[in-house]
Amino acid sequence: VSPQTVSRVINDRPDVADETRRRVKEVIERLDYQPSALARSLIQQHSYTLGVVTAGLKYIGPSRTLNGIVDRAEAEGYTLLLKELPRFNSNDIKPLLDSLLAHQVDGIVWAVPEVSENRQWLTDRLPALPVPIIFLTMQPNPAYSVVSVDNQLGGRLAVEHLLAQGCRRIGHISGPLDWWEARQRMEGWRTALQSAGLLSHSLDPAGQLWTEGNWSSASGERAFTALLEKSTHLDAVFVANDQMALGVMLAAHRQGLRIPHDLAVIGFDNLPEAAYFWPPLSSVDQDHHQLGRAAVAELVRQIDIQRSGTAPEPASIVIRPVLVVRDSSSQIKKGVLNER
Amino acid sequence: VSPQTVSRVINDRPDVADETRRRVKEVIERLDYQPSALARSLIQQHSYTLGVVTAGLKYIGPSRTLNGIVDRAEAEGYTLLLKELPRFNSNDIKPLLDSLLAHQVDGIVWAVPEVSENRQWLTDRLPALPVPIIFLTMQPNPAYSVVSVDNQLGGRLAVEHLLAQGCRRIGHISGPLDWWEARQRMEGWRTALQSAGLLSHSLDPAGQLWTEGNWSSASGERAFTALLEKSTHLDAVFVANDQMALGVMLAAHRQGLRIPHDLAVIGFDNLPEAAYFWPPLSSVDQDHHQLGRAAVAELVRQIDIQRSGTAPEPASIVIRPVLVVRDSSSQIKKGVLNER
DNA sequence: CTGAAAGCGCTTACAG
DNA sequence: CTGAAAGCGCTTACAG
Repeated sequence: VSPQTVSRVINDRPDVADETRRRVKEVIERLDYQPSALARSLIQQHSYTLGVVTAGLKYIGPSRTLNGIVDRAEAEGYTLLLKELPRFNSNDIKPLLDSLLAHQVDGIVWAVPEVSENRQWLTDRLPALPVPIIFLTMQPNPAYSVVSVDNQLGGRLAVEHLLAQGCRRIGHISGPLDWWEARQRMEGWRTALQSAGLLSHSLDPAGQLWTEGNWSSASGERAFTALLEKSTHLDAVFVANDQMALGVMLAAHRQGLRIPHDLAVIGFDNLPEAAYFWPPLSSVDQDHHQLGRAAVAELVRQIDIQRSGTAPEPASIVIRPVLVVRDSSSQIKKGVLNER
Repeated sequence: VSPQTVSRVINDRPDVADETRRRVKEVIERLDYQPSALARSLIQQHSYTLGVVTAGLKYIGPSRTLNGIVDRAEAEGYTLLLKELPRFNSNDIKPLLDSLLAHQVDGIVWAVPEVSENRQWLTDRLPALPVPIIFLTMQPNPAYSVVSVDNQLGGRLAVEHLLAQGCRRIGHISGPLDWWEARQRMEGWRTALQSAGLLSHSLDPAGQLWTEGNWSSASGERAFTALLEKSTHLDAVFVANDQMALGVMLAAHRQGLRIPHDLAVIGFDNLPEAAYFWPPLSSVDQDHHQLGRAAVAELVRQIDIQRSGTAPEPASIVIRPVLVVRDSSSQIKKGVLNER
């Protein structure tokens, strides 16, 4: 039998005699033969491969996002090429991007959060990019395809809940402000306080209700100690992630503060462990897994469109976070609070 | 200029005139040309690509291991193809393996822990595998290349520390016993107790000192409650991971038990958050990142050997865990303990 | 319904 | 030092 007949059988083409097809299939089975994906990609100019660029894989957020990307990619029949940026704010993306393109990926998922100047390369490189690319976790922009969580909404949900619980002096421990996500969560905190008439100055100018952390538990502990020094009568704190909130609670325990009676605490991310912190931590849940899945779904859609000849329109997808209330912020005795 | 001259320039061959080399380089630069990795792999029969099979990417352990794999692979100049098993105990690895081989990977890292029968395929498939493969987290075996942490040692370290603190009734909450790691940690607990003459029966036959969890915090909480019901005078518990230990501590708080005075607790994994639990949790540290790096280093070594014509010898690498002591198990008032 | 020819984008001998 | 020829393992027209 000739090679192209085998090719026809493998690709389920109709123009093969049943008998031939049967015989070829039998031999394929017996030899455990499988076609070279490489040769196939080369000739078809279609690799069924997606490039994924990630950063901070040692943290749980990026891993869960990657998990969503992998799941959806396998469901769509795509194989993943994985690359990692050495630092979140790296702008040295040329070797990475070149390597992915050399492997003829059909599309790219840029699963690196927007931090300081790490989107600068976009202006230079994006116009010449031969394949669709989706960005995760950055400011939506009509020029690109972006999938993000509404972090500002998350911050608002947290603070509005605290207000409903009777809290009035609500502090904030933010992530590093060169992170877009950190700025958005802080903005949510600010707007909620302003709407309630509890933040008269436009930006808490003395910074009395706010301190900056670096996402780690250690920084949360430090930031809370600093916050207590400059701010009195604090009755609640919205912390920009669960790890820092854990550090805050440890510091509060050591100060003899009771949570939530003396101090209500809300985190962000809703780690699986948050429900087992002491006390169980209220948190804004963001679905990293869905973020990854949505990105791949949109990317594959754009690849198909591009392959059919038309240029795909950029799309922005925003995922709404949800507040999960636990002991650290509920059943506060309001009377006690009002006395203070 | 002819294609093969360009090829020579790109591959830094000596036999090109300096002037020609300069001109070619300039054009490459100007056109931002990059050779197709696909075509190259096809002709060289060497893809500089590694297949990675992982499972449970939504958990922090597998992610950190993957992080180590990625870091080392990039340092060695290899690109990664990432696949995920749908379940830890999946034995349906044929499509996965076939896909990796179709992409002509030069080697495979099997970063899936040994769970129930998920190594059965080895006997059938391994002999015919055309590329080296390294297994992570399984029982070392002279027939394969394996990189593992010494989980049994970890269990012993934890229990010996508790004994040194004066604890005598030391319980264990294990992971699911179809996991090799769970069995090893339990075995470490048992041998340490036996050496101290504190476990007369070979296996705590009534199971009075032991309960099985499923790694989650929720299961830790349940398991501890069950353990308290059947076992009195418990003064310490060695828990097979930090998440379950968190659940144990929550249940202990709710029962009014003081940690470590009434109950000492030690976990396993040493999550970054463990130092900020309440109280800060003692834990056996296993370096997932190093596990991943070591696996890739060994794999690349074997690829080079195979390429030079000889068949590589299987190698077993064992990484020693380290106990990190924190408040949850230290400065126990021995007098108080002895009274009970 | 089946096979001979050409080509995807490279690299490896082999000539000159 | 440089180029013409052959081939990696496939698929896509084109003949028959």
